[in-house]
Amino acid sequence: MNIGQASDASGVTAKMIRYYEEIGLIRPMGRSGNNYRVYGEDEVHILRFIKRARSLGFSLEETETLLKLWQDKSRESAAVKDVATAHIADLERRIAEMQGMLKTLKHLAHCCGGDHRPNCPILDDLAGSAPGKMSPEPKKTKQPA
Amino acid sequence: MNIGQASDASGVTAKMIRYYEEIGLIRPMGRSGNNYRVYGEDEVHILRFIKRARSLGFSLEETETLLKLWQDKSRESAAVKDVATAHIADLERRIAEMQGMLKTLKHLAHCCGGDHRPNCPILDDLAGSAPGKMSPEPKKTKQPA
DNA sequence: TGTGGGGCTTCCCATCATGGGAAGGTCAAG
DNA sequence: CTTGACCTTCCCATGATGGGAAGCCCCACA
Repeated sequence: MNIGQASDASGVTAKMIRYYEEIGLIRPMGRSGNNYRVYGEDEVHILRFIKRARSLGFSLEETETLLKLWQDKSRESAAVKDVATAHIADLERRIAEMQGMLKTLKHLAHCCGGDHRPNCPILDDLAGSAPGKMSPEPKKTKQPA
Repeated sequence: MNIGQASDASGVTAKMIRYYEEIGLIRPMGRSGNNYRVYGEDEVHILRFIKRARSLGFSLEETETLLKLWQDKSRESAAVKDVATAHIADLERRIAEMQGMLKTLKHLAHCCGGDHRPNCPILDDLAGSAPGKMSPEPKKTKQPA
């Protein structure tokens, strides 16, 4: 199987397959006489594993860990669960962050007329809010001339 | 005011202030005799605007649009609301996507013993799921020798 | 046997927003 | 004069992916 077939069979683009090989996520493939990479069912299975992990939001680094655990028949499922749990926490944090933005934006959009007049509470909010840091500690900054 | 002061006053790092100038988000600042950038209250206000827009998840491109609308006193609030509404939709889409991942992961984690045994439904899912594309159309691929 | 076209190779660049750090100029205080 | 904090520009890295060029390889068809 050439890289194109492996791509079709796994759903991972040829570009990405080569990249995964380059960064060491998958082993360098054997080459046929014409210098084409040669794939078998095992490799396609691995690529599908990667594809699925990515679709669940695991980073390539996490995916690598999971891949090694998958191939380690003597793994402890606790190790896998730890990776998943950490990722769950990360997803929850990011979702909460975005929901915070969403809530604010929806409120602002609700308050905005959205008409021909220039008056706009959205811009008022962007313009008038507090800076990132109000001044927790004056920060011994040197005043220039 | 030098860039450090502007940074402290706006919450935008000096690095980012220079970058924003480089990509044309903010105008090149005047320089003092020593070639240092010089900032006033107006610039700090603009930087705070950018900071706030970024904290609400607007891209720099969207932020640029909002900044221009802010400075255009004859804007129509509908234009602002359009940008916000599109961003809201984008946030909702991304949140939904992550919630989908979350739901699946929580289920898998729940089903995983997380103990010393190797048996793990999380890995089973990653290994056994369908590929990205099952075969909607066989895709006239040429079979190599 | 020649040609066309598709697949494969490598290599470089772009994205998006940000940070890190080096090398060197400037300035004020001690 | 030294020290140290500040500023300058320039280059590189991140994470995961796509785009595209230049150049082989090989098969099918005329």
